[in-house]
Amino acid sequence: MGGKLFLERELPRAKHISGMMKYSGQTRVLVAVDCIIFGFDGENFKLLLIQRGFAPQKQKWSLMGGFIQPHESLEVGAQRVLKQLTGLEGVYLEQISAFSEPTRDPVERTIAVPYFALIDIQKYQAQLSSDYHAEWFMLGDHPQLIFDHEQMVEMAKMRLRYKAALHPILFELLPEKFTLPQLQTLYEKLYDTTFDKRNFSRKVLSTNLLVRQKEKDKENSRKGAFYFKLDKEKYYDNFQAFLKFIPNPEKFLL
Amino acid sequence: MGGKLFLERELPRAKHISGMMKYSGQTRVLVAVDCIIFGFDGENFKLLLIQRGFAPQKQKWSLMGGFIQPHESLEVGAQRVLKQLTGLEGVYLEQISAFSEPTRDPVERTIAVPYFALIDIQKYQAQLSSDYHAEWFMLGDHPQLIFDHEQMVEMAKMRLRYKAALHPILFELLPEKFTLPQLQTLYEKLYDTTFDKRNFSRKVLSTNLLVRQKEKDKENSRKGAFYFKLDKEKYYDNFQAFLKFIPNPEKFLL
DNA sequence: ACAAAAGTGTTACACGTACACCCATGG
DNA sequence: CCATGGGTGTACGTGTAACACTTTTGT
Repeated sequence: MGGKLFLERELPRAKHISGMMKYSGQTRVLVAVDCIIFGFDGENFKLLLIQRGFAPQKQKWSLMGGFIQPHESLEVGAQRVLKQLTGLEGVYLEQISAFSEPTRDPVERTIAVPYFALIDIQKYQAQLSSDYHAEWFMLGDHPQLIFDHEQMVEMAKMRLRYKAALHPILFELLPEKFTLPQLQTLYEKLYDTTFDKRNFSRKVLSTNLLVRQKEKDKENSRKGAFYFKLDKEKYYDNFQAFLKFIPNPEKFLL
Repeated sequence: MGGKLFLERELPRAKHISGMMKYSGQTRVLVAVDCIIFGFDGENFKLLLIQRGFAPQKQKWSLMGGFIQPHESLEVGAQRVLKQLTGLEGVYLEQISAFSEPTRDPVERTIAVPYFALIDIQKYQAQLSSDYHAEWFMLGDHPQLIFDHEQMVEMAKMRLRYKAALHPILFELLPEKFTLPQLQTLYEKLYDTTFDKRNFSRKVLSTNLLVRQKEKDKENSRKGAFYFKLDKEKYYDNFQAFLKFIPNPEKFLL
């Protein structure tokens, strides 16, 4: 907000109204945060949905969301909503473009600010389906959603593809220790393709973000696959990227 | 909006209130769009600012903005605001992350959704400084701005750098006909560096987005520099990008 | 003829990609 | 001992970056 521009009759003023300063003559609207919660079960991308608890569309499947409260920012609101459903804090969250069609909520005008969240599905398992009728669905094979939530999911998926091609964020979906084959499967599912494992491991390891552990995961093979952990230091420092149009883009971005 | 989650006492319901359906018990807030308007004068990046016409902070410099109106989306609101100030329509606009600190506007809670705009500074010259006390300032050498507008400018600049490294959007800042040296200066200013002109021209021309004209620009040299125009067809088709983490990223993004 | 900017080509290196075989283990 | 998935190395081609000289023309 700021130096607003209006038709004459709309020129706002800061006025005292019942003791508080307000801008006059303007319409106030509800603002909601909706969370597109992604998980990965080792096999497929998952989406956490809930059954809406109030009218309209009660019982229909929907994204987890909430109206923004008087003393919280959108970011805080999204974290609150996410904690209420999953019990998790400090989750990776990224805001995507607001949805603001005037009639998108039939009850009352509501502007939605969606966030996509990447969570380690294992950390969640515990309180699944307790209070909020929440369920994981396969991404792309989930029930119909209310309002424009389907578009939000689609937009979130595109943004995730985009972002993950440039930044190492998919680790947020994996447990602390993971194997290279797991990581590769994750990338392959997101981009719906397959990669050469030799090239994949070379490229991933060349980032120096991964530290090999002594133990192996023997769940999926006789030989066992080495576990890796993220080097947190480097991870937080190296959120920059790899580009093309600019000679050495890493130098410039973020 | 959507499947919201609330404390018991906050559980919303859709109710009839003076004949209209409303969600009960929720707080409504003002929503503003603010435009970070970028231009390029051939030499430097410019920022279009106005002097705020109403209290508080009347007369202080600020971004052009406006409150969202009942029947318009954010996108439409941003285009409206932009047209009011510049007279331009169909401008390149991109939403950036919302600003929602509860106290960011001292008068009343307002959530701001900023858009950055790229305009051809020449198309604008005409109605400059008429109604709205607007002025172009050098980016990075402009007066102090109200509220959190400075942060918005900073964020917009970062996003522009990011986006322009991947997508050919800087053409939006140039007139219909422009020369390669002009284009190169544009990139050099944005990234605050210099590029090798041979490599730059090869890379730019290899996109096949530019069509060389017969005429030359003789303003800046004896020899003259060929004008180029954008191939609009290809431009609209080729908004995709160039990446690194994924083998052939262009295939996957957007 | 000279100054000032535009235009152009080649080479070296790094990176990305394709590709095939051996290893370790549990049953 | 064999089936299964894990792990590794090389050769080739493409693309990127570094680099210097010639062209044009107004004064």
